[in-house]
This record gives sequence, C-alpha cells and structure tokens, in this order.
Amino acid sequence: MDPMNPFTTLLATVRHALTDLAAAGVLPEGLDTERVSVEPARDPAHGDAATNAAMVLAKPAGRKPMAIATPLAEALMRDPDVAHAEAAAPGFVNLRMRDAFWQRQVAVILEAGDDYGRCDLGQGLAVNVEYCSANPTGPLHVGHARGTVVGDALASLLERVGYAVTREYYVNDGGAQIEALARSIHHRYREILGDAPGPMPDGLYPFAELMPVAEAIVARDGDRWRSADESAWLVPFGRAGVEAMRARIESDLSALGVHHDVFVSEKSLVEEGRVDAALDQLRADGLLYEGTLPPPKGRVDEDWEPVPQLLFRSTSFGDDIDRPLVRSTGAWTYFAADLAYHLDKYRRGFAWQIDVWGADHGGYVKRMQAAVRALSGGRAKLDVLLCRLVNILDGGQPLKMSKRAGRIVWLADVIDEVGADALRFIMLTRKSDAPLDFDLQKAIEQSKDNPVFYVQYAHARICSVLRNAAALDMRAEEGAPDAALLARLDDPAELSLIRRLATMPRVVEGAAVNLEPHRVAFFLHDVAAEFHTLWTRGKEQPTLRFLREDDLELTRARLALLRATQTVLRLGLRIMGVRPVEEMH
RNA sequence: GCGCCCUUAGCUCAGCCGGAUAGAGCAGCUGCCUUCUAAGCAGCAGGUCGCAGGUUCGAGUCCUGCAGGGCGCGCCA
Repeated sequence: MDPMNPFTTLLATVRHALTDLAAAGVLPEGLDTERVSVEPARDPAHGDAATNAAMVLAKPAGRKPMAIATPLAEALMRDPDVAHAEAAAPGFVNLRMRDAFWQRQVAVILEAGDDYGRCDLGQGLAVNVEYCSANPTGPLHVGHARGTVVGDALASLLERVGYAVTREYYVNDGGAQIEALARSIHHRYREILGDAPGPMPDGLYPFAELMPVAEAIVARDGDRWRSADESAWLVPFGRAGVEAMRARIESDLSALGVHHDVFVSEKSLVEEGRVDAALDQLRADGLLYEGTLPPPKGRVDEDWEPVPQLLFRSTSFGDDIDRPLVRSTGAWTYFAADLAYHLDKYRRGFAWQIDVWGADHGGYVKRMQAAVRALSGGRAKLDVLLCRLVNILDGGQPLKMSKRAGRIVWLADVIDEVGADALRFIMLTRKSDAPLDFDLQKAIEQSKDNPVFYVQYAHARICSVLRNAAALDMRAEEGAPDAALLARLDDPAELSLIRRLATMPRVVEGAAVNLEPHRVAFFLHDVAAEFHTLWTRGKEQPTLRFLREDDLELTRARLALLRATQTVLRLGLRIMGVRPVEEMH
C-alpha cells in the first residue's frame, strides 16, 4: 500500500466497498479481489478513474457485471472523496473525485519532497544491475552510451521503488582482445622509437588514444622492449593498457554522471580459480559432459569440423543447444568465465540479477539464464535488457563508425559537444529494444527537435516564476499548504496538471517492474506539456497568471502547485540522471 | 533451417502486467508575443494498429499460423 499513490488509495476504497457488499449479501463472501484494479480514466468524460471490479468478479460471483457495478457505484458514492460514481456498460464503475481529493495531492507531494514517488515495492531486496561493461581496450564510444544510460536509469528506478541496488561493471580484462591491445601499444611504442613499423595491422586498435600509454612506457623503460620477444612484453604491455583504459573509461563514465559501485575483473575470477569452482559445481550436479555439437542447420560453414568438447547441459534449463566451455586452445570460453561471474553475483547475495546488453548479444540470453538457474539451484533469476544499436546521425546523414579505420566517435567528445544531459535524455526517449536515432547536429543545435529542452524549459520557467515571486515578496512558503488554500486551485487546467502529477508514483512503479526507464521520459514530457498549457493560458488570460498581486492567497496556492510541479520534474529528471536547469541560455 | 526481437498517422515512436471513441513529436495548414522566458500555446488534417484465425463480456495488448524487417546461430567478446 503506497500512501502517495492516489490510485492505490482508491483501490483500497473499492475493496472496502466490495467487503461491505459481501456483508450486505449482495456478493458472496470471500471473493478473490486480486484482479480488481483502479486505473486513471483515459477519457475525461468517464471521470477520473475507473474500476473493473464488477467485470472481473462477475463470473466467480455468479452475477451479471452490471448487477455488481450498480450497487458498487452506490456504495462508493458514500465515500466523502467521491463526487460521483456510476456504473457504465459493460460493467465499469466510473469515479469522479472531488476537487479536494486532487488538491490534497499537492500537499502530499510537497510533504514528501524528495521522497515523493518512493515506495517499498522492492522491500529492500538486493538486485544487481550490470551495465556498460565495455572491454578495457579503448575509451567508451557513442555505441556504449545507450546501454550505459539505460542501465543507470534502471538502477535509479529500482532504488526508487525500494530495492537495494548495486551498480556493477564486468571488466573483460582477459583473453585475446587484451593481447591485441598489448600488440597495438607495442606498435605505437616502436613508432615512438622511430622504427616506422607501418600501418597498424588488422585486428589491432589503430586509434590515437593508445599513444600516451606507449609514451609512458618509453619514458619509464626506454627501448628495452624494442626487439624483445613478444612473450617478454605481452603481459606488461597488456596490463599497462588495461590500467590506462580502465582509468579513461571511469573518467568517461564520470563525465556522463555514471558511478558504478563494483568493478569485477574477469582475469581475477580466472586467476582465483573461480571458473574451475563453478564448473566443479555443475559437474557435481551432472550438468557437464564431453560431447560433439551438431553443425548449424541451413547454413553452410566450410570450416565446420565435429570436435568433442566439454559441454554444459543448458538444454535442461530452456536453452536450444548445449554450450561449449573450453576452446581448442585449452582456454576457457567467454561463457565459462561468465558462468563464474554470475555464480559470484549469486554468492554475493543477488538472487535477482539484471544484465544490460547490446541487441547483438541476444543469442546469448537463454544460455546465461539457464546458467543462473543451474548455478543457483533455481533460486536466482536473471533478466537481460537488450538495447538496440543507436543510429548515429550528423545533420541527417548516417555516421558510420569503423574500428578498423579508427573512425570512432568517442563518448567523451559527444558529451563535450552536446552535454551529458541531452545525451542521457535522448537515450531514454525510446524503449530499449526499439530503434533510436541520435543526431549530433540536432542535439547541438538545441532546436525544438531536441526533447530534453522541452522538459528543462518547463522546469526553468517554474524557477523563473519562483524568482519573480521572491522579488515581489510573494514568496512561496516552505511547508505544505492547507486544504482551504489549495481549494483555490479550481481551474480545469490546474486540476488537470495536478491529476497528471499524481500519477507519478504509478508511472515510476510501472517503469520499474517492467524494466522500462523510458516511461519516465514520456511522463515528464506530459507533465511539461500540461505546465506549458497553463503558462500560456496565463499569458492569454491575466486572471490565470501565477503571480496575482491583487490576490495573495491565490498566488500562494499557485506557488504551491508550481513547487509541486517542480518537485515532480526534478525527481523524474534525477531518475534519468539529467540535471534540472534553473534557467535557459 | 532454427532462436530472439520488431511491424501502430506521410516520418519517428508511445500505448501503463486485456478495458470504453488508439495518443505524442516531427513534417503540412490556420491562429496566438506592449503582459511571469514564443526553446511555448490553441486548432485543423492525418490510422483497415502487417495479414488471417483463435481465447475473452472486452484484443493494438494474450495464443497459433503466415508475410516483411532486425539481431544471432561451436572453440569472438
């Protein structure tokens, strides 16, 4: 039960009325009211809210829906907050609440302050959100932005509804890509020493950001690695590269306002024997075997050779095919290390794990979920949020990145140009599995095509009025206003805005349980729209202006509404990780 | 061939664990700046919700099939 959510209040009211009807013999006793809900009315003509109670209970009660809806409406009419209740075919009960019910929400918001929209849905349950997790082989580029922003907003959202959230980053600091990093740095190293080693070979990293790493090695070690055997420098060069790139990535994340609680190193897991331990556990459960996988069907693969491998029986947990754990080189597969990592999360107390991945890893979801189920004995759950690739545009023209040619748009550069706020907001304006265009020009132009400014403008306008109020000595008071004062907020546009604000708790809950942070962005857009409407009406009709020197009481009421709106915008933006601005430039 | 995701207005997308007459932005058209910031507002126009069945009192939403698009399909991450 969430006291800040007026719709849960109404649901309780409806359930109470149903109990009364049962006591009066209109309904059977002991009906299951689990499916009864109260939702905001889509059409204002239907009132403020509607309940499906009569339709849901018709069958179990053995009554026609309208035979329940009619007495239910009568019972609800007795509630002092209900202005009107009526049954409507095929069995809705439409509720219109008294203005005071909505006006009270302004006080609820102001009393709650920063805690508005919080609830205990999560009941303190630990959840681990792993996101970004880019390989430490280079700085973050724009392609990393979406998953990073979505993961971070999701983490904030889950915190908001009462989960104990850990933000985590998995560092793939082992394996072939680190060797490639080491070789790339060695190539730069020889360049600096004047060896003219030619263009960066395919498969290595050609971008200039590795130069400082090589320079640091020259400064420290001179030319001692110049003609040394690869086996001598591969490890130290790789370590230097990982160290430098991890620092750079953390700085990129910091510029974006993202701060992970935990970084877990894949290399450490392997070195500590955690992979062996995870596989031992699976082996003990009879989930490992030596076998040969069938070749992929309908797809010609010249190189395919049937080879017996160590396999994990993931098909027992819903996967399509069993998965290999050891490469022909004898090294663990990435999946094997990931098994150890997810077991580690479970051991650290996370029965709920969320991974945010790029959509190109979609084929990986089933096996990882199977692994988490297997390793936890079915006690842990893994959700995977897939983010589709963002189309980067520059003035309407697609911008193709090419890692081989070193044509990469670095995240830090984008943040410098458009700002972290615009970037984060735009990344949250689409469902994560929907395509998303990100146009650098539009974000820079700050034109009206840029959605972040619409919301920030609303917040800035409110701040402007509050400043003007202070200048006119019509200062908004700190505490929550009383009912008599709030009763002055009786204009339809004001009440409409209040109703919108009051949906924030259910929007936040819905966004959290469905793992869809984008809903917050759409909600804020709607709030901003209602506010801009009210503002413009004040320009057209002076009696609707917020600051009325001829009516200080009304002014105080409207300032309270503005502060409540400001609070909702601020908190919503905070979930998205976007800073509210106090004025536009 | 198989798996996952997607298909809603001219374009880009919302649509709240099924709910009443499907919404927003952009593009187009018409209005609104001596007045708290016009980066805004009001209005007009625009949709067989890919197609066909099914479940249900009720389907854009759930199920099945089909079509189209995206991603992926042993020892890359």
